[in-house]
Amino acid sequence: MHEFFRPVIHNALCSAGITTDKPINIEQPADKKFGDFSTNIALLAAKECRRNPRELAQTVIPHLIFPPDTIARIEVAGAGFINFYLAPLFIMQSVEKVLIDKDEYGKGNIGQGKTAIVEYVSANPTGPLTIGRGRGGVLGDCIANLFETQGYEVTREYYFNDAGRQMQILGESVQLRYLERCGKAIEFPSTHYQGGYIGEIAENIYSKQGSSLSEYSDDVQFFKKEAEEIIFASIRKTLERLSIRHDSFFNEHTLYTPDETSITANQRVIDELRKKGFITEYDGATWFQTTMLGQEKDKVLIKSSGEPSYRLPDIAYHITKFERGFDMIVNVFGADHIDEYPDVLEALNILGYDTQRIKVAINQFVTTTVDGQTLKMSTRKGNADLLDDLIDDVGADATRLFFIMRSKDSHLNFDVELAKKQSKDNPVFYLQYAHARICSLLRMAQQEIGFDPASSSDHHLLQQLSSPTELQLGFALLDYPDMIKTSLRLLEPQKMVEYLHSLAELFHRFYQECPILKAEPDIARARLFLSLATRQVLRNGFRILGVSAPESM
RNA sequence: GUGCCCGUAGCUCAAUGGAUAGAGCAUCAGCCUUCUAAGCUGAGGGUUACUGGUUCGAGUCCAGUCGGGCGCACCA
Repeated sequence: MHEFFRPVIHNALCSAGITTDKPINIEQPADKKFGDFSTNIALLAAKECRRNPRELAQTVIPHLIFPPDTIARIEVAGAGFINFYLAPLFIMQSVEKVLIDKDEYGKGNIGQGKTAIVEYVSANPTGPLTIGRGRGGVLGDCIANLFETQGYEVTREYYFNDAGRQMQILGESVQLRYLERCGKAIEFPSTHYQGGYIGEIAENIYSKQGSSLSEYSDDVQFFKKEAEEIIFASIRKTLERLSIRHDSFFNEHTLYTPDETSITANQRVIDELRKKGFITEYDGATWFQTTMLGQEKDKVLIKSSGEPSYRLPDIAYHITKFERGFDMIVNVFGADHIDEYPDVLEALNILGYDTQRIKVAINQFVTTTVDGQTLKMSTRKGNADLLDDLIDDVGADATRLFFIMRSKDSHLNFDVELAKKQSKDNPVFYLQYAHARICSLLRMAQQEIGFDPASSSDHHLLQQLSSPTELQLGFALLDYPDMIKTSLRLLEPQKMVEYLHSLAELFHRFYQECPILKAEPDIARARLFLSLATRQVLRNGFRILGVSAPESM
């Protein structure tokens, strides 16, 4: 709707002889009595025009030329806001658009012909997925969905490393548990992986190999490989349970592999940064001179052991995203990686890449509450924070929705009891119930009055509807495409949850206040169209969030 | 010490720099012989942690203070 208002206001300013470089903001007043939309342009422009904002607004109004039957009323209010009231007819005609566009309703084309890469999860295969990773996974998946609604061709990527030090420790951990299983006395270092799954992997190896590997060896390759396969399979299975998928798995190791000019991607980064004068060597290591950029310390790129630190392949990895030609590059990760990306961005800037294309979505941590008790997350202790356990407990829909129903910048308090509740306290049920209720209503409509709005094209009947409740519901449906755009711009699926919750609420009120099947025939049909349109928007929204839309409950 | 996030109703959380700061839960009071009551309506509940600043206007932006979280490795 912003694009509906903006040109009209722009033209009005011109023809009223008002010149301003202030942006034309279109907002939705919190209180409907201030209109469906409003603009503060008169307030912003008042100073440079040296005129009173209210008087300025009055001057503009006669020049606002809208298409017929779209705007019912325009008025100046408050300090100088111009408030717009949509015509009821226009609102209901917008609802017809939902019925025509169906699954396509709400989609846009700002990403048409463009590509985006969204990277998320990216956990190394050292253990099962934790709840914290789950939040990032769902967030990333929803963000990818949001990009797709705008026409972007999206690649969902998982970046992992099966070659580093952590994987070495994993291999050693499994080997030790295996040796223990073979009856050898071992000492298990506290630096190694404590989780019970290590023992399970060792047991699995023992059942296949017996004691044939019980001679201790420095080479843990076999154990590492076994562990990696089993763990990766389990990670993918967990993600699948949440309908989180990836198109591409990028192995960090390829960045260590020489290309046709027998040089590695990592080495190229060093060479290029050195040309720009940002590489120095001391203490036997190779450093990125971030002190030249105002940071306190330089950052190690190649350790004195000769191995790259994680920063170097990270930079090289991001270069591949540019080289692969993505127009939009989105990284989703947890707050524990907060210090990681500024260095990467600095390096990319120095190397001449357009870092404006990179967007970073950082999600804060998750705590779970059981019986009102907050549990502290710890990877080392027990498995209380395993994502699989949570899904077992509350189901995939609740897991997904709870992860994104708070702003990603907020710490998430996951109330496990609430997520299992089957009442309106539980937002999952509240939303799904609205959908199921509409499905039931439509079934009843077939039976009772023999009318199926989905197979009728008498959409114009909607124009009879004019009660405040009906108009509010209609307005919410009209607002849906803007909601998606806002949600995408902020990389914040939580906005969608809020929107859908208020949509469900408006529908429940409508259902309560307006008799549908018992109304006179044309009104009944109109209300069924409105219900069908609501169901459509709920479905479309659920699809973005990855929540199922039950036909009955 | 330092970088990032947070501090809003008893609790969990909203509020593109806008108008009287909103929902849900909990509390209290109503609504089913009638399309799913897994629902709806209403009431009470606030010095937006604190102090300054920026401006027509600040929960929002800036500075500082106080509290909480996450990082701050030649680990990823």
